Amino acid sequence: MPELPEVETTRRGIQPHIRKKVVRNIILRRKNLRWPITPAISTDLPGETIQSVSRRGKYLLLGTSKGTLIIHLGMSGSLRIVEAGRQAAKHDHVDIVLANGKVLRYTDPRRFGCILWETEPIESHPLLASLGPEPLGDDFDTDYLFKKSRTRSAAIKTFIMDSRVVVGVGNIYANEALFLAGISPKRSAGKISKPRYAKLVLCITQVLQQAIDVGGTTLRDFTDSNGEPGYFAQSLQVYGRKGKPCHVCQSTLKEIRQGQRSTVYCPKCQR
DNA sequence: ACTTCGACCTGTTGGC
DNA sequence: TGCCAACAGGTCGAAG
Repeated sequence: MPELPEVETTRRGIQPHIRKKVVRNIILRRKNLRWPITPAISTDLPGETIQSVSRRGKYLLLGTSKGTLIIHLGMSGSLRIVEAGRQAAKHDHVDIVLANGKVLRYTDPRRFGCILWETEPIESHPLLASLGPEPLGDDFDTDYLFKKSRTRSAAIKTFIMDSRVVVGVGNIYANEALFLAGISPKRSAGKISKPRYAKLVLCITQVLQQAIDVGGTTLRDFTDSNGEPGYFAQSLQVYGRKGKPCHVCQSTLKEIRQGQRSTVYCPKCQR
């Protein structure tokens, strides 16, 4: 489910249904996700109005006058708008019931996600404090990435997936961006030239923006119960294509493991 | 300051 | 066909 484009798609999908709406009550069907779900949400949230629906990296932030609800979807999480009273399925762990009869429902089979309530200034929250810039924001540019990379010996793929470097570049788009930029995923981050970083920055922004744009079409039927995306699958160049021919040079795409994540690349196009 | 790796979970897939 | 190991869109936090 959640690469940055999907989280952003989720944000855009739920925002019109929950912003400026009043929370009636919370239904907790399970106490823990990755961490305990802050118990205080059951008493603090009812009566509050959701004022903002924003995103930092892959964290969704629901702002109220009392505090901020931090939601992460982990590997398998999703958020849906359903009608109040709708039967909950196996992995529907939390319902945020609104006064208007709608419910924001959190589902997460693997429970790698989290739901945390923060009443202190949100920027200083430990999970958010050391995050790098947004890939689609102004702070993410060639100079930044080049400078940041100079002291790093890690492979470029690992480097761009590090949330302290830049947020939101998950495994799929790290693979895709490196292919588009023609950079070998194994190359050491500190040994890549500035012009190549310029290209990489462009490719990262482009691939993420494109995916968000396509996600926009999924947006319309977001409230449908059966949300199968697969909308970006068509445009994937390397991810999930191990052993298949490169779309550019027909060479066989190779797969390796980097930091227990699979990397697929074209040995000829990526150097 | 940086890198590596185990851990957290369930559902699906691929190889035998 | 069936079983089991390996793997899956993330990322924290401990240890080196």
